[in-house]
Amino acid sequence: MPNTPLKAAPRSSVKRPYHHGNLRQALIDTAVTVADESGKDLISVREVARRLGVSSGAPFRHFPNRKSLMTAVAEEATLRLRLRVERDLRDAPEDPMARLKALGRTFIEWALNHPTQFRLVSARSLFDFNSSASLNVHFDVVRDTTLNLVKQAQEAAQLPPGCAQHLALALRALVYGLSRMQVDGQLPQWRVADAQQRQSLILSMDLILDGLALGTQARQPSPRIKPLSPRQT
Amino acid sequence: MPNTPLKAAPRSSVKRPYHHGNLRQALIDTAVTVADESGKDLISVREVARRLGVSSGAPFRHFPNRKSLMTAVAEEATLRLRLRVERDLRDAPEDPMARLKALGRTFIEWALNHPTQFRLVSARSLFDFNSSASLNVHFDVVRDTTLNLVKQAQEAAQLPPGCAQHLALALRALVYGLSRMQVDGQLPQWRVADAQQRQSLILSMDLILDGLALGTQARQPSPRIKPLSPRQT
DNA sequence: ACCTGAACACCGTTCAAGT
DNA sequence: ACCTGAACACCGTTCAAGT
Repeated sequence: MPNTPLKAAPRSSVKRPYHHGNLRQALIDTAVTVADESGKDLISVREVARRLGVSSGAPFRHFPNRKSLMTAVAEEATLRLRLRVERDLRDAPEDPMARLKALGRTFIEWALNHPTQFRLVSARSLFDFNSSASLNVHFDVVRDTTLNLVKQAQEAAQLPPGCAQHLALALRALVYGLSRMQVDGQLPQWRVADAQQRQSLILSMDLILDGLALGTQARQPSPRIKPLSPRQT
Repeated sequence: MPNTPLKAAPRSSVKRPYHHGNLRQALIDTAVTVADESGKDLISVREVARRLGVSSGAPFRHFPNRKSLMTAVAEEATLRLRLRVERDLRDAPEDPMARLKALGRTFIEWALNHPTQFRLVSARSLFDFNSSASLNVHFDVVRDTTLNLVKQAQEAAQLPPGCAQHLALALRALVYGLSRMQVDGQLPQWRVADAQQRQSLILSMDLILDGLALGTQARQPSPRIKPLSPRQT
């Protein structure tokens, strides 16, 4: 089918001033909105401009190129994920394993609720990871949280011993892989009914974590467990 | 920076006939080649046509649209992965757990060696999964192989009990996630040195599988293990 | 029966010109 | 200081015309 021409921006009844005022932030916000409402693969700069009623060249006064705008969007997305993780972990039990599960659940839920943001932050070719300090901070917070929980779980004999870095990477890969498989539309081929995709993903994750916990508990009944700090805030 | 114009096809010295002869297959082969040599996100129909020295419209005599050509490429890619899996499993030991590890390794290696093919077959939006019977067969063979190995490992008390489907999904998500994280360029943020990315991924996978094995062995020392067939050829 | 090449609507990006 | 709008090189797709 031929491309259907997109209608020009509504340009509402109120006459838009020549200068937008806060176009930079508006571009980021609109890009996030566009990402969230349509499950499309990627965000087009022209569409964002069109929605804001500005010309196709306007965004390039504020961002040198598409990648740069995407970096700002990725910054926003990474912040939002971080905030969700922090919030959900506040309400989670103190047991490291339970917290790891909660973290995984939060990640999966966020990915499924914001597939285009999720895809963007996952693809390093779409934005410039290193150019944003805050983006790095948000990412590091989530990664370090994972890593610390893994270490705590290992100390509490709830996860097998071994390099915590690699174990954390594996667990992240597990929840990332599960999320991505559903976002990419692979789950039907794994006989997962559309209705309970979310539950199936979480069930699969729990299966692994519970399986890992089994082994350590069996080998280490309780003696050489390090003294747990009663409650670390 | 402005787009640098691509030079027209070389059109070699030998005069190309008006009719190509076997353009359909040539398009698929060239698309695979393009995918393999450049690590780009997606394959452009125009570039494939350009390489073959045919006009931009020519491909659409053989494929109704881009998606349809991509389906043929995905078919080829899925076949190749299947063949690798089958070959590598022939040389693998008969122990289910060892075979599962070998399968994971094959998957990861293939993904890293053919990132664009890997990305293509992973994204259901880029091709039409259901329109190709052979594609479905190839995919099912790999999935069923995984599933059967999981069941065998569970029977041999090398994997924890629980729904084999979900466990197989989780293990696939693990190797898919690991592969995808490196293909998407995420590994640097997980402090994995460029040099040993492959080994780190495999190490991470093994950490999980070994961890899962620990739990079951502890609970089921050895008695009810089924008699192993001495050597199945 | 198959291929060309111009056309169209997209896209990112640039830049002289406008406010 | 910020935005427009035409321009350019891409892209997928169509289609009359050529062989």
